[in-house]
Amino acid sequence: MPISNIGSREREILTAIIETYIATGEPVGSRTLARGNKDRLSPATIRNVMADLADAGLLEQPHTSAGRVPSPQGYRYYVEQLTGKAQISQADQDLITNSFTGIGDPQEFLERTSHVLSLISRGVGVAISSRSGEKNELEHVYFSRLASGKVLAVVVTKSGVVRDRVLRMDRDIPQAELESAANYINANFQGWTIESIRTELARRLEQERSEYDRLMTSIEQLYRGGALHQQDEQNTVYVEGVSNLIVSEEDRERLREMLRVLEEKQRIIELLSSYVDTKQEAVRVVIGLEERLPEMRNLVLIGAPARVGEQVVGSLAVIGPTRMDYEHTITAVSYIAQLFDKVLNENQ
Amino acid sequence: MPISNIGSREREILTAIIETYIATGEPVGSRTLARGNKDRLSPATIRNVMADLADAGLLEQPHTSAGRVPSPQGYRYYVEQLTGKAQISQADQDLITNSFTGIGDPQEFLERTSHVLSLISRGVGVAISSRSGEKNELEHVYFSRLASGKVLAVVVTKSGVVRDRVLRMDRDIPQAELESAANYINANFQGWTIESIRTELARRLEQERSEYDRLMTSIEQLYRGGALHQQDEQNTVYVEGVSNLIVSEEDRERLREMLRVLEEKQRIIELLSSYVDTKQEAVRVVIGLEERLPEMRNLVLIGAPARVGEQVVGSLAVIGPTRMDYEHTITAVSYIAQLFDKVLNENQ
DNA sequence: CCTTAGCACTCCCGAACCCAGAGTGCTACC
DNA sequence: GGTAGCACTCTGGGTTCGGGAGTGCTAAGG
Repeated sequence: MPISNIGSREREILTAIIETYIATGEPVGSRTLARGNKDRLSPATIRNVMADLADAGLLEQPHTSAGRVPSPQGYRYYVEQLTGKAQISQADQDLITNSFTGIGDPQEFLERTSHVLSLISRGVGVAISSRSGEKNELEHVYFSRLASGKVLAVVVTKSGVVRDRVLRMDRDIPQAELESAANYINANFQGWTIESIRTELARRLEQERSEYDRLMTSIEQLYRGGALHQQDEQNTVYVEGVSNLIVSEEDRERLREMLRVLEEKQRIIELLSSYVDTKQEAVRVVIGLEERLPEMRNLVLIGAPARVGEQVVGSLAVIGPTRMDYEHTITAVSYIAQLFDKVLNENQ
Repeated sequence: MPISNIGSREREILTAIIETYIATGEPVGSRTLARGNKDRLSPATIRNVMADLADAGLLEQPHTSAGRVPSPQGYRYYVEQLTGKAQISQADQDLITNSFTGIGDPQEFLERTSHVLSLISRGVGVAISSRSGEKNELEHVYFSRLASGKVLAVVVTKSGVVRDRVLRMDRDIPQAELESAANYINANFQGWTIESIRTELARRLEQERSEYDRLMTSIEQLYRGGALHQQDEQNTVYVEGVSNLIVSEEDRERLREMLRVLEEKQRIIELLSSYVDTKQEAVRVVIGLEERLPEMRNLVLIGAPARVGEQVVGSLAVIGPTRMDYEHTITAVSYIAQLFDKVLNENQ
């Protein structure tokens, strides 16, 4: 039976089922639904509709003679159909603005984001600061000699993100040389993206070596040491609210699996960047994570890119149980994503 | 009955009980113990000894006619009595050295520490980089103007720890002034501890204002902005291996409590710094955490200070179930603590 | 005096069992 | 198409019961 035959009555019943299921956690049956229904439909009628919805794949039956439970499909339909209606509650708004006052630094903002999201939703708050070396424009670079053969490199981008890294060099470069190297880079490459600096630098190293010789060799050293590569690796992950996951009667083993996944920072990064579309601004709701990650059964991801102006500096998301308050969480995620841009842009 | 009457037979039985309890998780009875005991004591004899040990407070009985379970006291006695004997296993040693090769930066080292510890033990690996502004000696400080009224401050200490922070200023300080300010501080205070720089700077600001006027006002601004205060707050916490906690048949609510505690970074910091004695090098084993933190029932902390030379730069610890492999974990913690000093010192 | 054997007693835990409640599908009727 | 009724099914909670493991005590033996 095709999905097309979903009329307004069917839709109403579907949302009613999903909402009571989210509220109670029990499979919901026709009788229960018949009560508390304004249109006073009889259980039998509802049963018919439910049978249709089940055929359409929107509902599932744990076993014969149990109530119905929404399927991933059902959730998707539900979410689609409610998107955009709700407003963020005043309480949430207060909580959020309180948590973010006085922050001007994307790193810090993202760190708190994970915390705030975990508070607002009944899920895990996740935020990553993006690896987007492609987009970030250089503001400054510093080098400082720490010890023999060890150099501290600090890269600052236009959007205010700071990354530091200790490099180990083959030879010892004196502080004076480091400073000229930094000056050279700052003078020639300010405003360039990290990515283009790297290619251009590689080109110049080939070409101009004869000219500046000394300067160029130290720059080459630093370059090889990875001064500018760091953006690729150092994307930080902020996770908070894991305790929220201990709700359902999951068997222990699955819970462990899940936590383990959450601890593997790399997989979170993959998860977010594969699902959160950085090209468009909207909040993305992913239902049915288990299709790709079996450990993530019964979990949903609600995420959005974090951007400052045109630059995407990371992603933020909530990972929570399928039985979650979608409206609430979606509006919160969207609100924070917007706030992110607003706060960080006006302070630049 | 006083503890003093613990003879060698009693001790042997106690360790046997604790070890089988750690292995099985079941309360251990006299019969079970009588098997697998080389001295071939009869169950009855063992029962007598067990009764004594219970009177001494080293064992507990979940209920009449159940086996015995070690009490916190019992664990303490056990741990005391085994300290120092075991050697770290080759496998662990390999794992550890593999994980730490090529690291020269305390931050990074601590971050991996939490990971490695969670792998080795069946517990949560925790590491904090210490707030010890008192001990760290200044190597360099940088300031850079990011935007109007926003300044990036980077402080590097002798031990190679780098901290950055975005300061917000009342007035806009041009880059040139920032550089002279940094030069002033670097010239006058290199090698000082952060703490003493702060007091001295405050003194000079009072006294010498008339002289350098312009320079001093910008320094004052930076000072007030918190350029040097950051050490107090920015102690980072690395936690890993939470999934390991899902072992026992804890009721859900307690587990959540525990995870919540682990998420509150501040409390971990308090926990570690109150228990891990930074003054002495040894590994500290704390049994009975629940006495202060009820959520931490059935958990043990095994921690040690992380130091580079004389300077304490943080702490590392394992938080795990009381039923854990003590020898194994203690040796691992101790080994990593020593490695920490060794690796970072030789590379300075 | 310490150790051992025997014995009666206690308590937990899992298996079997049963029953009420909630739900379903189907058929017949309006 | 909507509704009412009915026979059937499945789950989940409560109860009962017996085996197993363990204890404490007493009495006998080295």
